[in-house]
Amino acid sequence: MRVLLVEDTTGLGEAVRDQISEDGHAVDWVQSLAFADTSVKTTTYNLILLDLMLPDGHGFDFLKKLRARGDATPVIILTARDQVSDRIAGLNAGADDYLVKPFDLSELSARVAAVARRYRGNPNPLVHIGDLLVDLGDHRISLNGQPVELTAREWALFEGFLQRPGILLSRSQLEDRLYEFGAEIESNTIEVYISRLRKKLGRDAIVTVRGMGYRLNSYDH
Amino acid sequence: MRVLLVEDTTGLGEAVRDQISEDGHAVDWVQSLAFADTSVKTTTYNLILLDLMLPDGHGFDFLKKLRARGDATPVIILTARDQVSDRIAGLNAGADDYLVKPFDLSELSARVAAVARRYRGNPNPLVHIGDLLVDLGDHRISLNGQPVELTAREWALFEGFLQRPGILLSRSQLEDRLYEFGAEIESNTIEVYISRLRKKLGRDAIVTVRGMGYRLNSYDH
DNA sequence: GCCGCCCGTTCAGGCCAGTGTCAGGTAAGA
DNA sequence: TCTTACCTGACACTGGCCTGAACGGGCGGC
Repeated sequence: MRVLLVEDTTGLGEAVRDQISEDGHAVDWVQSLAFADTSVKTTTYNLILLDLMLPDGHGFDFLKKLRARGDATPVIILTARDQVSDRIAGLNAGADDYLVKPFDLSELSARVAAVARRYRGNPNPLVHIGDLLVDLGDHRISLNGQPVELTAREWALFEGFLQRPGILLSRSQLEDRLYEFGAEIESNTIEVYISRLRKKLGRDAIVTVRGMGYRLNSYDH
Repeated sequence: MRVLLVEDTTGLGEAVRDQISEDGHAVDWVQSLAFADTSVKTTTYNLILLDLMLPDGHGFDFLKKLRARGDATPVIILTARDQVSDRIAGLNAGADDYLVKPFDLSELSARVAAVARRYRGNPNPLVHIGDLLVDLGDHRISLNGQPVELTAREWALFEGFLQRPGILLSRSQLEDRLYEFGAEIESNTIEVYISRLRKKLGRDAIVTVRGMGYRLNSYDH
């Protein structure tokens, strides 16, 4: 598993990192919400360990933004406070579990293992592409947190672009995704679908390469 | 896979080289940034293992230059330091993963295998020609890291030169790339396209051989 | 069945980037 | 010097591309 640890206390951070690492998981340790934000946008994690009191804000804000974007990565909150109200607020904000400091490292291991067990096998791969967040497993897309509904044909086309951001797909390659291999099509169906995808995913999501085809724009729009 | 190992410590370098080699990958081992630079310009790698502290500079500089050129080859950083700030800086500079020394060779294998898995299937061939970086599959070109857009006709011409850098192409050979074989053309279309290519790819990218034709300049401009 | 809705497809009109041509200027060679 | 080959800015035209709209089939609800 790949775990993101968001924790600004040096000693505790090291201890947690070492423990998780010893349990056989890859750990990325960041010490502020800003870095956490960058990390989740560039990497896909199976678990996030989130401290609440951080130098540049409250963990809840990060968590809410994460969920608002449609990111369902499990989150375990680490906090010194054992206020019942805080626990409720945390779970309401979208946390999956809770650890109250000081906690035993073996308890940490147990909770992480629980998440690992729950998500083993098929953690739906989430892909960030610019402003888009794509769940390859159940064909769900959100644009800046707003869920986007694609029809079957639209998804079939869009999926082709996901193989690698920026990949160039020719018209015939796109047609092969919609129809029998090699089917000749003379109408402008592809153009119409590209147009509809742009309307749903953002005008700049797909770039036209005149005379050659189309490519997904991998940068923020 | 073809792996470039940039590491100046003899013992570690040998160990890593042997391990990767044992895993069934081809390894090129260089011990300085200068050699690394030459290597990536002449060969296309699937993975680069990059030490940070090197005799002739810091690995980050190499990494940044690589990315600035538009080269997306996956890079795993090897370093003795386990500073979070370094890891963040590394990932920000464009690294894909991180290994902190001393690391277990089995962990190295695992990370390399992960990269192999992630990138299997669609390694578009990248070609370096002087300051140009060309992605043959996606028809993408960057000049000193700046992406360059070519039209269909421009690409068709340029592609001819790529088959062998430095090869001399006559006017009629170039015409055959744009039109039906043998089509007679009396205007100066070729000259115009050469001019347009030069404007986009650099004045010295294409050399005129008076009375004979043109050839691509394979050296830095 | 009949209706309503959604999706896939086609069509038509408008727009604009790409293309090819020319003309005047520049560089190379004798 | 002159001649020839090459360079390049400018411009009109064309065909590729975009998209609103309409058509028709499939499917579920009643």
